Amino acid sequence: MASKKRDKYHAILEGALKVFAETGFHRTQVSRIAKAAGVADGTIYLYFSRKEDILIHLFREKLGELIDTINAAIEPIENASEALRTLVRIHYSTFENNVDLAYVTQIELLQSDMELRKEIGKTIKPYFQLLERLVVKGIEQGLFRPNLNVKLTRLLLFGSMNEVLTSWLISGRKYSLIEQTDDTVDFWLRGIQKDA
Amino acid sequence: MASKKRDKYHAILEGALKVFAETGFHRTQVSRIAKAAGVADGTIYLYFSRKEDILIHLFREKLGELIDTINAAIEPIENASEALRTLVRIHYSTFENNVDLAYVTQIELLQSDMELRKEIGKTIKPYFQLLERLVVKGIEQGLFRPNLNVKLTRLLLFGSMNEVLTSWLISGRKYSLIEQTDDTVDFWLRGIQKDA
Amino acid sequence: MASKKRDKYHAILEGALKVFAETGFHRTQVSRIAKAAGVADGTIYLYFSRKEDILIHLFREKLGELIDTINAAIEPIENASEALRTLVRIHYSTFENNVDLAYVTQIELLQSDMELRKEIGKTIKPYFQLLERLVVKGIEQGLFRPNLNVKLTRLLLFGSMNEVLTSWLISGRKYSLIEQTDDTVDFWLRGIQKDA
Amino acid sequence: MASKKRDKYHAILEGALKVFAETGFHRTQVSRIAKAAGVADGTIYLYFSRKEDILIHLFREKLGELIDTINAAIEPIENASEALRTLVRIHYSTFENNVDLAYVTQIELLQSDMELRKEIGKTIKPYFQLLERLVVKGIEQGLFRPNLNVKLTRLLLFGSMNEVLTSWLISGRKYSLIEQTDDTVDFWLRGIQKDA
DNA sequence: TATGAATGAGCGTTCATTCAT
DNA sequence: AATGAATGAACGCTCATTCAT
Repeated sequence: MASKKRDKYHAILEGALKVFAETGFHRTQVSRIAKAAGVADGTIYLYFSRKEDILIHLFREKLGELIDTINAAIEPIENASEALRTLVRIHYSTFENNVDLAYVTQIELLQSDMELRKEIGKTIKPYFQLLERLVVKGIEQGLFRPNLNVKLTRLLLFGSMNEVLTSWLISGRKYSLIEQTDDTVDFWLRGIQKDA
Repeated sequence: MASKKRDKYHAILEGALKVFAETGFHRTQVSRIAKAAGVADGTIYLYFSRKEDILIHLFREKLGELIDTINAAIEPIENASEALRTLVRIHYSTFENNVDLAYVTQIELLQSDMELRKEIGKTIKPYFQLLERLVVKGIEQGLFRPNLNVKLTRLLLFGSMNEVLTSWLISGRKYSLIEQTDDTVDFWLRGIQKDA
Repeated sequence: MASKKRDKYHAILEGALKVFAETGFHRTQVSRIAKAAGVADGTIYLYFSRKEDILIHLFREKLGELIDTINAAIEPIENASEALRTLVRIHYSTFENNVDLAYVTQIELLQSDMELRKEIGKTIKPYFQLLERLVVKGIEQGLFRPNLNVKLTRLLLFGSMNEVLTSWLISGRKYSLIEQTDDTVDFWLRGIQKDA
Repeated sequence: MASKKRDKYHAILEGALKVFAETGFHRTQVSRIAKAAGVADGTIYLYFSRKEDILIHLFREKLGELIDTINAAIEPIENASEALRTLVRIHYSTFENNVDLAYVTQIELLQSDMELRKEIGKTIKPYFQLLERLVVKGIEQGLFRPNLNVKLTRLLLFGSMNEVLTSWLISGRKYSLIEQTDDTVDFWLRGIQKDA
């Protein structure tokens, strides 16, 4: 029973991911999500309070998975620089392998109402904290400059990586995203490394 | 009077900037723009073909000014690194001094339909070209690494700067944006500079 | 319930008939039809694709009934002349007893866009065919002139009957329409009868 | 000066005739009439009080000409039957030679609001009186049945002729309208002639 | 739980008409 | 008389959400 409930919940989320990617959040009708999920329109409101709520849960679910994956991969890695490299690799490969998710997060989610964005902010916070922790760790390891503004550095890192992803999407995914990993990380590390 | 005609055009643009910043593009009613501009609803359609057209023109106008300003300031600067620093400073100060514009460009514009986004892409292209030109110049001057992927570098630079701006906005502008210039540029330059 | 569904469909049609007759098609707001039908505005679009669609269905439904009634009444009548008399009698009495319908068909329907008119043309065709069949039958029975142009004759018959109806409406229905039956049919029959 | 004033008045009327025939009254924008007439939008309102007024004047002008032409042609004709034949011939040929006018009178004019229709009724009255006078004359000449209901007869005659014209238009004018004259008049005369 | 018919608020856009020049 | 920029009322239709079954 509980699993059945979960079933519909996830079916709606997956249906939404698909149609959001196709049509965009604003232009997607709730009835199209229902159809894609194989449920009735009204059923959606048994699991989500409003249309935006679907987007929030979708983001929470998917970003949660990404963060978990990265955390698991990074844990055994001592070196902060190497950890950052792993983070970028997983980030790029996740989205290269799930284009629908990439569209929704880059084109629809990061591009929503201030209100919605704040809600999403809560979800992405663990990602930011992860990044900040790695920066701090690198400083402590004597790898990165000790006078780095940690919060600003996190913004610079995340923003640059994010722009590469968005540009790859918008330009039609004509090249391999994951192959941009090394250049991205080189730029990052040079930008924050301690002077020789 | 040609000037009078221009007057209404700009009045509508300024009115739109204000209400878009307040309410967001999608939630803004055309009648509210009209009221803010001091014209009748129908008048708007003498100058713009549809609601989205206002956003496109607004972006074109404002981004055009920003690019012109940067270009003028950069022209006499020989050194590519210094030019980049000037670019960031003007970028940050422009938006810090025009919060409405910052909201519209960061929260509404970069966050719109793929269709609209493509239209906007045309406008932002000169900015991207400017960035790329400075990177190439720096390479030629022996300042930046010669093996830089110029396009990817542009993405990394623009994305990181942009995230700093967006975060500043979302967090409620509790600190000075322009003061982030040096840290931003330091990160940039270290990231792309030639090894000593 | 299928019957319930039918209920709303017909309620909307009857509501539309009433307000179209009062206000005219173009000047009728969809919300007024909804109110007259006792449904919400949006409900109308569950049964009809657009405002014009209501008019088309209304015409189809009502004209279909009229043709059915006439066909049923005529079937047992051998003599083509008598059949024509019955046709006119039913035509006049139907509209005299349903003034709203008369208004809509004469003032609104026959008086619409070419586009709409073509759609309506499909519906009225069976009526025209019925008339033509009676003319042919009369010729075969030796009652009507054998050299009649059947299609032209149908136009002459229909046009004259129709003008009597329209004039009766416009002049304010100050006399009995059904009492015009004999004079109308006399004119018809003399016009098409075989010379003695 | 007076002629110049008349010039614009007629230019507007001719422009309106053209665009009404093309687009239909309801769908025609006043600005399109202005363009077709070579005047400014506002100028139209110096000559006509509202859009409908143009239609009324157009009808008045053109129908007046038709009636004048028919009257002039009929005057020397003694025999009422022959006069009716002439009337139909001129009616048909006028519209066959001026398709725009035919469209506007048949598809747009006769198909307008009750209100507008009443206004138009005043204009068409002389035509109806002309028809009625010819019927009376035929009775007096011993050609037509003395017990004819003159008003009803006029409706039957006008309605049948009119339907032939309308049908010719709607069907795409694939045959000669004027060649329908004799069949039309034969039907008429047989319908109203005195028994031998 | 699940359904899906029903709801009705909400809005971009058109265009006949006005009026300052 | 003539212009045409400006006006603003008017409305068909959509679609997120509700609720009776």
